[in-house]
Amino acid sequence: MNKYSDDGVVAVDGCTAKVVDADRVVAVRERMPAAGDLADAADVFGLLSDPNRLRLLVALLDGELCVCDLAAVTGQSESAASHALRLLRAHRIVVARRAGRMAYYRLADPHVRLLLDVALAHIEHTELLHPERDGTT
Amino acid sequence: MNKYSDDGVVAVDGCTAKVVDADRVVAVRERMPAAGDLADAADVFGLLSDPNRLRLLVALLDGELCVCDLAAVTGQSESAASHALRLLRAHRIVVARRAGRMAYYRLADPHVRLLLDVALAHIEHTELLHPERDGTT
DNA sequence: TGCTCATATGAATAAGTATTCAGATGATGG
DNA sequence: CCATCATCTGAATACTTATTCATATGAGCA
Repeated sequence: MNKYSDDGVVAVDGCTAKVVDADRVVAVRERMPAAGDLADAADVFGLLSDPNRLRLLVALLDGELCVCDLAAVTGQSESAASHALRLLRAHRIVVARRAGRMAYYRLADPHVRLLLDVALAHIEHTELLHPERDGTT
Repeated sequence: MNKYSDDGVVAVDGCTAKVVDADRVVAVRERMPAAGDLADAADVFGLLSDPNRLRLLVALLDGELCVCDLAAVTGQSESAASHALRLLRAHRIVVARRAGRMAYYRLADPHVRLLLDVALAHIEHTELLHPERDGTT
């Protein structure tokens, strides 16, 4: 016999709600990271959720590049690239090095690098299984 | 001496643009995954970019749960949870098993599971370094 | 059959986000 | 200094996305 029985009611934020497996609900909720941490993680994923930003970050995987080269590689306007880089910079995912009027950006967040590696590995892997008809660019 | 010289101009989609390091631009662009693959990857990240969806997926990491329990664990209305689950289901990230009037959802995408593991590991890791003042829920 | 419950859906609103253009900044070279 | 160039910024528009409420579906049970 437990503190809570199945098919019961569990306190949430002082409010209550019906649940089927009360024990699991309590257990899972205990393992759940803090709201702030989850929000941060969601933010990071959000920064990776735009194809243009993703292209920028992939381009930066093997070294720094200036804004105009990044724009050329990712096929967007320099203004658009700059906006995107600003966002990434604000989140410390990328840092800029100024050299005269040029700005060289580099990937500065190891966790993001890891996520990118995982994503690229997955792309390559599924590409081997079911090759897409090529629209490489 | 190369086909392209630095500080030059490179053809992009028939159009041209100024670049600083033409060789790197060409090299990086060749490594860039196909647009469709990148869009898919961005979509996946996008699905992980909402705190409520993230909570749902984290809750499902160690086994299936019914909608009402998921709603309870993640602290959202059952309607909201159902909407979110529908999105995840549409992308095959999650699958539903029906048992009478209940619907049990489980995580069905190993790649997403991996991304979640990476994110959670990162959370725990940084939590050790600089513990946040606790707002666990 | 008719009621209740778990889940699903639709439509509407509200909130967030990308993209673009025009112009600002600040370095460089003549 | 003046003109040019790379980058940055702000503001406006157009999109996408979340959230909510009302209602639909369809199973179980009396």
